[in-house]
Amino acid sequence: MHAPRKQAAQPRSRATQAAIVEAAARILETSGSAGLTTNAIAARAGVSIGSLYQYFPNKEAVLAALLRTKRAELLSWMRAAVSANQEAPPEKALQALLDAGMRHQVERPRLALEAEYAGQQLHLAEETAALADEMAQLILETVRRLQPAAGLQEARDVVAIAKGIINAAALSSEAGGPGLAARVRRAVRGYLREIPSNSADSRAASSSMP
Amino acid sequence: MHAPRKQAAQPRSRATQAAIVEAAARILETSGSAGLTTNAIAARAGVSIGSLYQYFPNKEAVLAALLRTKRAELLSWMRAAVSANQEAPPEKALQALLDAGMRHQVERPRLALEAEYAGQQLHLAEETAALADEMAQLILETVRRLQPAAGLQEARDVVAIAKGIINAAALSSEAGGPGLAARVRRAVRGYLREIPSNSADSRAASSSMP
DNA sequence: GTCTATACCAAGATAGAC
DNA sequence: GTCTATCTTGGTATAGAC
Repeated sequence: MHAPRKQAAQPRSRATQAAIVEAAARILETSGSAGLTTNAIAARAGVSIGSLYQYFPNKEAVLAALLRTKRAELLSWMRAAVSANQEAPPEKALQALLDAGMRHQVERPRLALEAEYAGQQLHLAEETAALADEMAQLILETVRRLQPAAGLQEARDVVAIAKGIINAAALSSEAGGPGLAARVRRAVRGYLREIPSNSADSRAASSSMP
Repeated sequence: MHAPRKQAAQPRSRATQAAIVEAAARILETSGSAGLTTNAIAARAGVSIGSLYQYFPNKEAVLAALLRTKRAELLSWMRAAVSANQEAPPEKALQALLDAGMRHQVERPRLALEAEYAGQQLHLAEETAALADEMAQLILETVRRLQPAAGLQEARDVVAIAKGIINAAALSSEAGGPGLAARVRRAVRGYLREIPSNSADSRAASSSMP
């Protein structure tokens, strides 16, 4: 389910598929999920409705493909940030991670918002949970260098805090400049500093492999 | 636009209207905005589709009424929290405010999420901005007692941080127990502590009436 | 493999009986 | 004032021509 109809070995098919997915993204940005109709997607992509259904079995599959693309992109940015800062001071490593997240939300803020919501109606719960876990693990690595008492829950909270501030900015159509970045950094730093050394979630983290 | 068709002076009309709005809320909770159809609302409310249109000019009006109800509720809780803690120590006052917000999101987490999103498609930008402002002002009063350097932007960030953590909890269907409350408190405290005394947003706050 | 035309259906909204 | 029946629209998906 939610899988492309065929795996597009040919470069031309691949391009058409990508055009359809990108068209869906553009529509989400301009009209929200209400405007995301198969007709609109096909029109924006410059193909006919029939062609769309040659590549995707239904509307949900297009949306799922879009989500997977964006998520893979974010994850790869975050991984790059971590491995580029293995030797760097932890403050710099954390900053790089936050920058990756900001970049994701700030480049296309409306899309990030709409895609996240639209994804809820899709039955992608497992994938979503897996992504959240992977992100949390990635962040935990870095965060522990700053605050050894941090656990998985704290890592997830760091994501939630950053998302909260960035989403609020997007909703009030505030630009994502250095001011926003500074506030996110302050929020995360402050939170990490408040973690008690006997955090309940350090236990949760170490018991994650029973 | 988005106004009820008549103002229901009669108590029976008032009750019917409320039933329709509550039905919409229940549908949002169980099926999300995709399931929010006029037919479904009428059926849940135990009235016919014709009756629904007697009270509301269209679907959006029902949703708008729901949003206004929930927002008014939250705002009144927050106001109560502030005035009940005028004399209390600032830590307690802040806690009461956070509790009000938590109560709003935790009692009906899915509803809070769905309503917030669905409201975006409604042309209620002015009301939404006004609400955000009022909430920020309310919080600023209390926050300034803890951190005099705080400005409007910081007050808004406090809301965003709390929302971020609570929403993430709701999305992973985590219960809203004391653990969650503690994490929100830590995040907010930590953020407030990080505010530099020459914050750019203290300026923004004082220049809000030019 | 891509198009046009269309079948089918669900949802919003209204008309008119009672 | 509330109901049932219905009109209308627009969106998903398919069939069949080229």
